Amino acid sequence: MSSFFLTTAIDYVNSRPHLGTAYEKITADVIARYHRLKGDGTWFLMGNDEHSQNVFKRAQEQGKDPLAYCDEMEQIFREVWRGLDISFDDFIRTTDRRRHFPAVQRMAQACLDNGDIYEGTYEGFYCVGCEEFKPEKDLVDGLCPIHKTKPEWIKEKNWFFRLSKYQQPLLKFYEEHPSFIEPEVRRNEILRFVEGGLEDLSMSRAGQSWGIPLPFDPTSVVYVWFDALINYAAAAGYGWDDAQFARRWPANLHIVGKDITRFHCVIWPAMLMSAGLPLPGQVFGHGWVFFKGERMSKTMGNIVDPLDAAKRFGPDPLRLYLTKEVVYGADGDFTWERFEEKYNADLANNLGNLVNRVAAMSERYRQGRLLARGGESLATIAADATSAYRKAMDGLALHEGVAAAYRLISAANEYIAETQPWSLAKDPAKAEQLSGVLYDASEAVRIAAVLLLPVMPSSAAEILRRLGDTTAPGNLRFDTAAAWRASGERGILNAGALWPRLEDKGAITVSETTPTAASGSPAPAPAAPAAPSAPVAPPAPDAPAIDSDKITIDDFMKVQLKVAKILEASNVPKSKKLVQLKVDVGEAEPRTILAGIAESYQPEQLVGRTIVVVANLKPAKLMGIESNGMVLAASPEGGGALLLNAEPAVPGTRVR
RNA sequence: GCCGGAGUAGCUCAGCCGGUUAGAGCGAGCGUCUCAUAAGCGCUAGGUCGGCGGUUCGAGUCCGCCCUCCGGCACCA
Repeated sequence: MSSFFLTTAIDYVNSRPHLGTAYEKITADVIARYHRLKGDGTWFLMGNDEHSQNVFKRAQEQGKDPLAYCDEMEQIFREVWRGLDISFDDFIRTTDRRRHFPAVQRMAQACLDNGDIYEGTYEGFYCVGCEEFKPEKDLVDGLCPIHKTKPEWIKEKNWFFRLSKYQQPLLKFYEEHPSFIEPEVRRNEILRFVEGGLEDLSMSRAGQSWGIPLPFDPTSVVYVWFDALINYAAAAGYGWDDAQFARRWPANLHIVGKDITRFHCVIWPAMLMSAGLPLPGQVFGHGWVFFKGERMSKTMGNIVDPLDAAKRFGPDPLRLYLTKEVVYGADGDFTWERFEEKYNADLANNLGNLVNRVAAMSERYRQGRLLARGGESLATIAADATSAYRKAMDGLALHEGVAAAYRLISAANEYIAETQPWSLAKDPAKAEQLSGVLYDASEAVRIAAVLLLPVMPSSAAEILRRLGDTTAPGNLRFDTAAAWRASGERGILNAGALWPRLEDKGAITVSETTPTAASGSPAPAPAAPAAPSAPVAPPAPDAPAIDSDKITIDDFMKVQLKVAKILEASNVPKSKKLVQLKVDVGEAEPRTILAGIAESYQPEQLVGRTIVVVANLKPAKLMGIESNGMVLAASPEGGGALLLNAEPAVPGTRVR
């Protein structure tokens, strides 16, 4: 028996998980369950990332102790994961003092001992707004690019990780382990990034309490990225249980979003090299699941709560949709319309109906008793599907694995149409043939259910139960379970529709803006019998405290907004986003302002428009041109810009 | 701008090292069985395979240029 240790990224606990977060966990869970089915000693790790200043702030805003806040969030996360049938074996939090603290401290010490952590008196620009140091190259005209404030020059004791030292070792490692980074797109990105040279990284913060103290400098805490990555080793036992760690480490697979592959493919391996530890087998950077083609975001109000689907149908239809419809590694799209379509086609019409008709005929013609036989055409198709499935799943082509299972389901439906058991039943001379046909059909369904076990655990188990397989799903082993059974007798249970069809187009109506609100629509279908017994009823989480983000009228008045008329506009050479504007702000001389709207507007569309600008912004230089102000534009999440129209106000007019 | 990836039927996508009438699933239309959840099964879809040029006996499939989209980096004040 081989072992398989896989992880997902640990999540920030700023808000409850949305569909995108759930997608990562669901696919990882499918992989984990697949390995368990194969008989691998599987260890599936998840967790929360809590030592972030944002978390600390969010807790303060709500007047809570940060740890208490994290405790609450953990319950919310676990609730969602339970609702989606995520079968993690371990859940670690970075505030875990028993496991995570010693691991982080051990690793920091190990890196130090290896000469890869050094002290620097960080003399640098510190932006109070960001609560972080700003590299000089990120400053624009000496100002924080985000807060437009002048960062303070701070001299702080700071520890650095010698990442630069690992450029060559990393490149060598990538070369020797071509499948370390998947999919290939991500690999190419990382290769180019590392080839471009690596800089040392600050890995500590001074004078903070929210974090893990450095063993060799208790006045500093470990910076979040260094802290967070170590969770994988911490859960395995690093720093607190060497025997367990030796058994479990290294991880076979890190499942992460494509946005953080760099951390996992560059920094994390470098840290492990420094600490003298084996490197993980593979990092897989999955894509995003969009909603109606757009990135989900709170500001867009298009967050899909994964539990909205799970509450109605159980987690399985959603799990199936996400693994079958999205090419694993690429971006995908979720819409309720599509979800409903797939639900009807894949579950109600094909699999569910198939189970039903096989069970109904078995009951009617054979009182639910079927005798095994060798099988004919279907046995061959099942064998093909099984090997295609296995190959796909081993290569993390989850969508192809599911497709293979569905080929078998289709074949079974076709087989029934061809053999026409109902006709055979009319002729007593064909009794034996009828028995064989029914058995073959049931056997094909049984094998398909085995293949779908990782994707739809409870539904597949329910199908197996109806087909008379009394083995506990956890005890099934792929090699024997997915093989055609040529002997024995089985009792078939006819127990009604697993997935009732959704009849009305648009039957699923879900509030998109208030993810936790109960939908007022009549429930289109009862929850599948195979759904977990405990319906998920997430507690309403505390609304994010927005109040403390509010500013006073005085704050606002610091910003001088003025009406301006665009006199000239031209694209900035060699720039994709910048447009150079000459605007009349009611002053003696027109101003030059740069705006990042070149992707949305042609210069000629701009001339003559009356817009709103920030008039008292400090000048900044961009692409060698000085900009004296900023134009206001709506910037949708998906990109682009929409200038605010100030027609017909006169240039120079104050806006407030 | 640089570096990657992609542009194939209404939708989502397969098409390996170039080779007969370019495929699948979903949706739609038509037909049909009746065991089944008005499900299943069969047939139909006439798509300039982004555009132009080239290599070749022959190109979605290779080469060049162009257009569009996506991602990464560099300027989104």
